[in-house]
Amino acid sequence: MNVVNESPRRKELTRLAAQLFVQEGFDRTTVRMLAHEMGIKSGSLFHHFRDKQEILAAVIEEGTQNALTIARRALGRCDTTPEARLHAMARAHLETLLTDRNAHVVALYEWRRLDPEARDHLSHLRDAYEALWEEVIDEALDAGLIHGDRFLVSRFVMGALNWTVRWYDPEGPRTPEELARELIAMLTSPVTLPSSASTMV
Amino acid sequence: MNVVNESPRRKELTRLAAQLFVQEGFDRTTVRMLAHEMGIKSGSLFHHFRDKQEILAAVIEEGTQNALTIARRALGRCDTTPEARLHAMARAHLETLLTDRNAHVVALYEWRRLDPEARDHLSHLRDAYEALWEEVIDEALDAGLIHGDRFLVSRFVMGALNWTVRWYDPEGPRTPEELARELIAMLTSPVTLPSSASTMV
DNA sequence: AGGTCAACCAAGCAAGCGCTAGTGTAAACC
DNA sequence: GGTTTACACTAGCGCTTGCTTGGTTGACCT
Repeated sequence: MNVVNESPRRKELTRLAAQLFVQEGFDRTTVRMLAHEMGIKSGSLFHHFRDKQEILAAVIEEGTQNALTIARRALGRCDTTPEARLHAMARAHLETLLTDRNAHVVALYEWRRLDPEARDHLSHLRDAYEALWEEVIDEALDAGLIHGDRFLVSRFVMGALNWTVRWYDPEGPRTPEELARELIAMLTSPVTLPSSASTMV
Repeated sequence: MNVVNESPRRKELTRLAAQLFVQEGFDRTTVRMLAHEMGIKSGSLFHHFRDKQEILAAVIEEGTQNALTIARRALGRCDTTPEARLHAMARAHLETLLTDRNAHVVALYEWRRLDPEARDHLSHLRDAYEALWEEVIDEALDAGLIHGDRFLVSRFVMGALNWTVRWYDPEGPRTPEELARELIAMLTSPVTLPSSASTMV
């Protein structure tokens, strides 16, 4: 039982587990199903992970880590105006749905299945991500780009964005870029957006 | 096995089941746990429900039915202006979280555990509720109260509202009335809201 | 050639699962 | 007064669950 390392094999197994967790839900996914999907027997699975819980934690950690990386990179390379930063964050958020959708769905839906230790560890990661959002929203509020109660606005925005995993179709006509623009347009008053694309196909 | 009737006993059992499903999740909630919570033995449970699935369906049906009733009543007694109707819907939505929170959390999180027949039946109920929302949003769009793509706006709004089950505290300082006002204020441009309460405690 | 080690397997244990069968009982009905 | 009905019980069947145990394999190092 090596358990803790970050072998490439383990990463691949984590990716497969995320897919199954989304299809079936964590509780309905048996270790036998996981092993089968990975092309090994159920006993061998416990060579890579201490227990089923650890697989769940690995899936969520991977996804959140990636989201954090992508968001930071997006903020690093965009303009410094509040509107550009807001847009960059929204777009980055939606782009992770393209690349790491399974992991994010698991993080949103199966969070409560984590045991207390794992939840504690991972909530720090998630808090770091949400802190990025609140920073950007604060800037937009200060600049008068959007208006309202700080706490409520960030909750509403996070809700609108996180809800996208339930309906957004990456194969569909809308790009993350377009979705992000539309969300920002909805939040900001029309006069501050000279190039509003209010009707799109 | 009477199974299908709508006895008051069954309603009470459904309410208790909703609570357990929220605490533990549907899959982790055993029929023995349900029976214990209801003060009976596990065998007796199947006198009231055909199987575990039917309990889940009953919980979700009850919650959605109530939401629909409350929303319709709210629309029936408010002003006919688009803004008033938008506000009434948002407030009604948040008020059901006070009265039927458990059922709604179950509906949002355990929907996929329903078998195909139940899902088909209940999706009609849910569609009826969402149709109310889209109607009200359409009116607001036509009146120029909010702006943007019809499909996206309604998804974003539903997301912001449904996400409230994850953070809204009925014991906290904010009333559903205040939350609804703040959401509408965020969506509509500030010039169209003469009495804007942008900073509240 | 001998040793190390990650990766895998076969077999199975103890516990728990949803659900059924058959029975008891008190109130309601004809 | 006999029958029906609603509701509860006991006992347990057949199956699946997460996880353990003890052992094998083959690539790599010295």
